Amino acid sequence: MKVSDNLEVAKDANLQLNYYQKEDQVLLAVDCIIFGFDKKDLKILLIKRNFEPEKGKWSLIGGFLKKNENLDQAAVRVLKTLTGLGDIYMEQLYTYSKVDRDPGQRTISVCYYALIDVNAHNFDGIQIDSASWIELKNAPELIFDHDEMVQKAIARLRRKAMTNPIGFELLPEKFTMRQLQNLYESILDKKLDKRNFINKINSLDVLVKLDEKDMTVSRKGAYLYIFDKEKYEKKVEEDGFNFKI
Amino acid sequence: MKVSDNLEVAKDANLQLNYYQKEDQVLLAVDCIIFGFDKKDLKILLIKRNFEPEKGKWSLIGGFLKKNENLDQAAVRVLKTLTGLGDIYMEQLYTYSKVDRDPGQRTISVCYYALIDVNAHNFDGIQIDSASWIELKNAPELIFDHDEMVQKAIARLRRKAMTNPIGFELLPEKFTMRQLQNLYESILDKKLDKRNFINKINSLDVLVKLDEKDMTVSRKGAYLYIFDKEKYEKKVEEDGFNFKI
DNA sequence: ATTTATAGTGTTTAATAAACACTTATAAAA
DNA sequence: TTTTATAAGTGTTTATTAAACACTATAAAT
Repeated sequence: MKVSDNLEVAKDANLQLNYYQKEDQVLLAVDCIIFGFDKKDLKILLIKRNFEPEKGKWSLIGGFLKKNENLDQAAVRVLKTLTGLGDIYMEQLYTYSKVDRDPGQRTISVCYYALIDVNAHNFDGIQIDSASWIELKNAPELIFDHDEMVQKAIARLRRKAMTNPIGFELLPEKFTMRQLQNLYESILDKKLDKRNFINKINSLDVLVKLDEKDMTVSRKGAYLYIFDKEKYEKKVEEDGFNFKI
Repeated sequence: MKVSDNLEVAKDANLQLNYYQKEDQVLLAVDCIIFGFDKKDLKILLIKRNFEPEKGKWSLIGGFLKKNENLDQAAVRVLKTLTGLGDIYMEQLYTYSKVDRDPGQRTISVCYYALIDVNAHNFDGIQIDSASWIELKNAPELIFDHDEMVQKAIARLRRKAMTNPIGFELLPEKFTMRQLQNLYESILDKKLDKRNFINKINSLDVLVKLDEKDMTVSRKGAYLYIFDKEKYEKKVEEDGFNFKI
């Protein structure tokens, strides 16, 4: 069949779906990789399945796209349902479509990732009691192609971290330089030089140093900072933000 | 409904799809942005629709995912059907899902982009006579959200061009330095300094200079080069290829 | 007063990027 | 055969950015 024929039938608003097209309809799942930063460690939110198939195995959270919503909305809904939280940074990652990726039925999964500050929110709204924050380094094997999804999400997060100050989303409102550096070290999975890091961050000119100190981390205490969101967004517009760590 | 309920029903291999899930099934389209490089210009392959809706308007090529194939295969099939060509570099870009993006029916579109050397292949195999190579700069308005797709594809291509020697795919086997520079200038949409460009390319050490000259471009003629694919792939493995223009 | 733990702070060197202009080879024209 | 026209080819200097490197400061606890 020529592509044009296919399009011709399918996209004519006046035609009902014919048999072949109904045949080709599929369920679209949305799976979410939820990254959380907790003081020193980068974690992901996983659930232990209490249902078949793959009962007892670990998996990402997910749901199905509904007729009346787009994928972004579906991802937000899934996250809201699980964590009770809205207003979270989310971004579409990739769409997975191996024919037998879900042995139960043909499902295509559009994968999203989210960034969240584990400590800034309480998770009373959490709906699935089998959900846990797991350190990335110790993450168990996941069902289906979820491991592949996580790997791709980490790669994306890393790239993102090299060009955008993503700390906004993963850190509490007030944070120390050490926390910010810990975040980047977690994401990039390597040690950074403290002085070079601070010099680089300061040269960006998007942080505001407060008079306040976090006295829990050391005798001396560490100054707290906040992001200057306005400056940041202005910079993004102007020069696309060239932020290389 | 809780996410877990949804998953529980949906992913049980022993259950048929229930009514609600059948309701939520959608058609998955694949749309392709096919970039071609033709001597000096970056082009995309578009078709003029000879069917409703939006008859007479320009559009990307596309088709629908079938039950027995994955998305990569669908994209390859669509490209093959249109151009008669296989073995083309393709990459998934993004999935578009606005509820009313296609006024005819609910369709989610997974977008791919391909890179191709316009001159190295003849398009006798082309199946749609309304398909044309259009210079990116002069591209007409496209149907649905296809303009958005093209914009995203250009952004991706640009990022890719900054970190990978994509010339492999877009140039003929033998090419001149000027052609390579033209390619990068087209993609990045800016003039580059000839000497700096050549210095940078040579420092990568992935080209082989031939004894042969292309005499059609000037009185003096210009030396032809080929990519050293082995060296290139070794470099990719070793240091991830840090190629910044 | 001493100890202790982490915060805070600059400079030097190396690497990379950017700016910059003249000569050369050849075919075509005179 | 000489001249002319055209794009190819070729290095150096300067500016910017990245990387390497070690000591002092502060405040709480003892």
